[in-house]
Amino acid sequence: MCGTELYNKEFFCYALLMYKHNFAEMQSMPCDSDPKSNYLLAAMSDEGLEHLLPDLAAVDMPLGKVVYESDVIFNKVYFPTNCIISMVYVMNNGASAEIAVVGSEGMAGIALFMGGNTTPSRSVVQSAGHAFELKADVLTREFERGGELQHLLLRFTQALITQMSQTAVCNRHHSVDQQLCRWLLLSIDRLDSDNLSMTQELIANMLGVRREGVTEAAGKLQKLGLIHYKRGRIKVLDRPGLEAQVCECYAVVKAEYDRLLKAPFNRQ
Amino acid sequence: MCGTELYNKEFFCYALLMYKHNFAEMQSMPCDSDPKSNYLLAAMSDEGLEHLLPDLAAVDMPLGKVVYESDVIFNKVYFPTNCIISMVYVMNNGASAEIAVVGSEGMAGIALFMGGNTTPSRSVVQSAGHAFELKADVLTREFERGGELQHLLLRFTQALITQMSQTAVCNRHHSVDQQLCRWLLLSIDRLDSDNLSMTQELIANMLGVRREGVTEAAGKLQKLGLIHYKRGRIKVLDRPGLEAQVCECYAVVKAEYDRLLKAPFNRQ
DNA sequence: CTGCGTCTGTGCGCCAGACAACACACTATA
DNA sequence: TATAGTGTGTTGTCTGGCGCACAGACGCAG
Repeated sequence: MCGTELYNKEFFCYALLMYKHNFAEMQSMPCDSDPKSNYLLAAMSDEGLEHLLPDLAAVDMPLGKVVYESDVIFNKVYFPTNCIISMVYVMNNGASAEIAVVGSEGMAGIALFMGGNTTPSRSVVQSAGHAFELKADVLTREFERGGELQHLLLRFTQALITQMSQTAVCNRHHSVDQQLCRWLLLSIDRLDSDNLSMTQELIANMLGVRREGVTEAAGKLQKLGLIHYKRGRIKVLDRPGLEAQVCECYAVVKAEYDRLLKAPFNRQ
Repeated sequence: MCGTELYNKEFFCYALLMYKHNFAEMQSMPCDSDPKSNYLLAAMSDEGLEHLLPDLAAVDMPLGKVVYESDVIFNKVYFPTNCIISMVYVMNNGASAEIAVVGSEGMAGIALFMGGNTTPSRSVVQSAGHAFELKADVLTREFERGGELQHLLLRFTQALITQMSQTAVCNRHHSVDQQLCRWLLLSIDRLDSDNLSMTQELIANMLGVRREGVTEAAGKLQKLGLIHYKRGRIKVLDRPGLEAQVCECYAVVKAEYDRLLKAPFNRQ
């Protein structure tokens, strides 16, 4: 009915293609090895952070890496510094839809401290970079102590819930054009740059729409001079212009992140 | 672009209409005054529940009651026993979309212990009944003690997250027909009966689709003999039949609720 | 610099669902 | 029993997005 086995095939090629894609990025991306580059880690007191430091390991997050497979128990959590992790649900027929994205403002693996240990959705690296990896049992231990880390993580989780909710609303009511704007803005908020490495095909998979739909929407934005597009490289030229195009969903999510996490994104 | 001021007007009439509607229900619905009728309260140890009991108050939840207004700080949480509370986002233009529903398996007001205190969405009573009301500070106090209540609430929150995620996916990929099936099943799972009191108009508001769309979809289901409805009364006649029609989203959500909350819904 | 694989642009037919307008049916109340 | 209010069924038009097919454009590997 919706989606075809085409999606399936593509999704299997996914990781492979993206890895390949990624090698080009590698050398240009310095390893970000300061835990303070992640908002959650930065927001902790020195004392609190000390409990975690011995177990934090800086790791590469190559494009396409499947961080968590759906319904599979995991034993690591990730605090991105300059990568983006995307939570995606993949349907039986292979069609997919992004549920939320996490960048340097948050953490991947909330199901751990929420008590479920798994989720029906898959998490993949949408934009290559680095993250701090932490063993699950260490995080659980610190979470159970209550206090600042617990509060931070729960507030972040609520922000994430808002993002998911708004995704649902946006999927219901807004056009592909508007959703692309929202997606672009959410993405560049979570990166240090205005450049994204994403083919239209992959964006389409994230948004759960046709590739041609993305081509068309991106074409419009390019004509308006808001972005520049070239074979898997997107550069945002006019951020305020994008914000003028986007639906209210973006602003709602942004405001909640700012409110709950005290403005982790300081760029305009 | 999407929605019209019509929606707005309707939404303002909402509470009023629903209250009126509700008076007819009242006498036929016995006050459910056993805290054990709520899964979360029932799952607690006697000892744990004792901390809450003095502050739990059974309250009426009339159809259409706005439990939480968006972005407004609240000081009560609700444990439904036989009502359904719907979390709805209302857009600037008045169009709306349901994000998740909560019934006797859960609690309304999770933003409290998550640390945000408010959400951008509104919570409305979608099906009249009763709930146990608890003062916010009592819940916060008990939550902060850690232990079983905290774990229960967090697991429930994760189940709710799954519901929201799947709503997003369903909104993206599935037809109105399928979504109506999902909505009906989620609703009757949370009630003791196969009867719902909802006009097609209101269902349309929840799903964020046109009333005519619901008319059409409901007509199909009726022709198939799966439901019977008549001016605001819907009776599910063939539950397995509905389950055969519904998209995978329902099963995913159901499975997660069963897994995380140990099968709070024991009906078939 | 040539060729091939990948990415992007475009055109077409199709359909679900939005929008609009209205007829009819049920129910409560006077 | 008449009437108004509310809920439901129907019809026709229009548009956004899907599926499909293919042409062109880019860029890397040989």
